[in-house]
Amino acid sequence: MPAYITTPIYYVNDRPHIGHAYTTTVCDVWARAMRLRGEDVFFLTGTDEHGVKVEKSAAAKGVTPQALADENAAEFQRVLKVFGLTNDDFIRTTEPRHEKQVQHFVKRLLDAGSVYLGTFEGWYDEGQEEYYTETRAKELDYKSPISGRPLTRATEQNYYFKLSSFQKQLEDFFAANPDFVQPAARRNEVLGRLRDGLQDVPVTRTNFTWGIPFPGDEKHVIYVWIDALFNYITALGLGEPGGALATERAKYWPAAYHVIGKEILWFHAVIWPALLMALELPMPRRIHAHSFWIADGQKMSKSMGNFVDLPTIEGYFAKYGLDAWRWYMATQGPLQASDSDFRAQHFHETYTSDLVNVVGNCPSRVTAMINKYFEGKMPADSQAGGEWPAKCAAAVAQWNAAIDELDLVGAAQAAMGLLREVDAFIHRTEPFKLAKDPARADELCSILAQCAETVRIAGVLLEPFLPAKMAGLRVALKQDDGAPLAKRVAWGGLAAGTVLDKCALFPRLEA
RNA sequence: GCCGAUGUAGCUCAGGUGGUUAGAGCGAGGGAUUCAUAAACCCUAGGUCGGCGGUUCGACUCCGCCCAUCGGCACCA
Repeated sequence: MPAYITTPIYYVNDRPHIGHAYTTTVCDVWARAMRLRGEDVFFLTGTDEHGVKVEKSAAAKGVTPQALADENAAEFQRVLKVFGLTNDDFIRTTEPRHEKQVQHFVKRLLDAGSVYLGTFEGWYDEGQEEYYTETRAKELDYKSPISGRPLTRATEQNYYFKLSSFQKQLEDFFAANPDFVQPAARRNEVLGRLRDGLQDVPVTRTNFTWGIPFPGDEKHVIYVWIDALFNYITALGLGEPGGALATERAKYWPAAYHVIGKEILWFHAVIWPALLMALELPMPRRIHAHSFWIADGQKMSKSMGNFVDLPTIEGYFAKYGLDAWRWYMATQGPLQASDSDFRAQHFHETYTSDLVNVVGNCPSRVTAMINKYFEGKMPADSQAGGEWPAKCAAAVAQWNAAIDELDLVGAAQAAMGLLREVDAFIHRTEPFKLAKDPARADELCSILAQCAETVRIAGVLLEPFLPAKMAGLRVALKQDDGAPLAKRVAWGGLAAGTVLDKCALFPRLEA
């Protein structure tokens, strides 16, 4: 079954930071988990490269907007590699394939009567060349915050999208699909605002030129937001039915899971579905809006200078490794409705209590005993697993249910639970004491075989989170990673006699 | 300003259609043990459940007001 996972496309005017890293890492864990189940996953990320900010930044640097976009997009792509992310494509909104299709879609909206030419009137700052909302203008006492000169009343012709005409259709859609927006708190925000009523939204601008020209009226540029949203379907070639891209990728729509930050919820939960309705395209499956990282209890901001930026993140890679970073992002991050605090000490404690003490130590003690008592050879289990096959099957079921819901914490806990049970089992049965009593050798064999096999299965479930370290575990257990999940988590994958290497996956580190 | 959410142990959070001793994980302290990365295991949390007022025999759980934090308020990418 196809599945399509997307991040927002990142604005090239920014430098990569924890926000980008987080969303993309969450998507990567999810994509790897689905692939592990044998699903046909397409994972997309990319960059949003148009707009007045890019135009201005480029002018300030004395380069063309395209040159600036090229440079920053290359940086984002480089970073994806450093993070080991497994996106299947990287879309840029300045690529011809995207621009052409956006024009096609906008033309269709125009032909369908969903886009019309209208007049916008508002408070205009001549120095800044921008409009302010009534509320904002009032706050500013109708004066420019930069020059102090009075704002003027100005009008502008723009093309508008008839968002208002989709009110009923959207309400019906939300009623019929209560899980469309996740988490529930975010859905309620959307519903609340929907109740206030919808106004039409402009989809073009005329005060800058760095954008996709509006088809048939080229002094208008397609507004960046509209341009950006379409990336989700231009990457699949839906704007060129029958084209090469569509032939290969059209199957991924509408199996779309859009993972976004909460600041862009409105565009994804309301405007985007309405655009799709206007184009008579099916709705994506889900919008998941996560919250933000804060730093040491403080909101991250440029003025505070407390952004967890790329050099900081690379410092964590150097000390703890890439997998530890993924683990912290996936299990401690703000995937639900509230923000998460990023603290160095918390990172360290999570590393030690989860990865060193459990994921590292449990396989270590099991493989060490098998090496000590059986020269590393996987013992035969005369009990055929005892209670363990059922325990593992239950954990796999729990893991699958969690992955379905993008509940990364739940999926991680399902796997960790098995390892904690193995630890408890060793404590209870004391194989290290049985090893001293030759009369109980058969019992000892069963216990250690059951532990090793459960460790192997837990390791499979942890692969999406800890791909490099779990590859290391596979090597120690003489496993390969080819088979589909159902086969790999079936009891009995470790044949008796297989030589298991002692392994120590996560070194203990000083804080 | 308007709309909405949240505020429970040092930290992160569960929970209860109102009723004897308010829960988990992490951290901290102690114990026991040794297969293991001084790890796993056991015990220990005396928290005005944000504040004030109200309803009630009784509220942390209901109501009102207030305070704090967060999100949204449409062209912001």
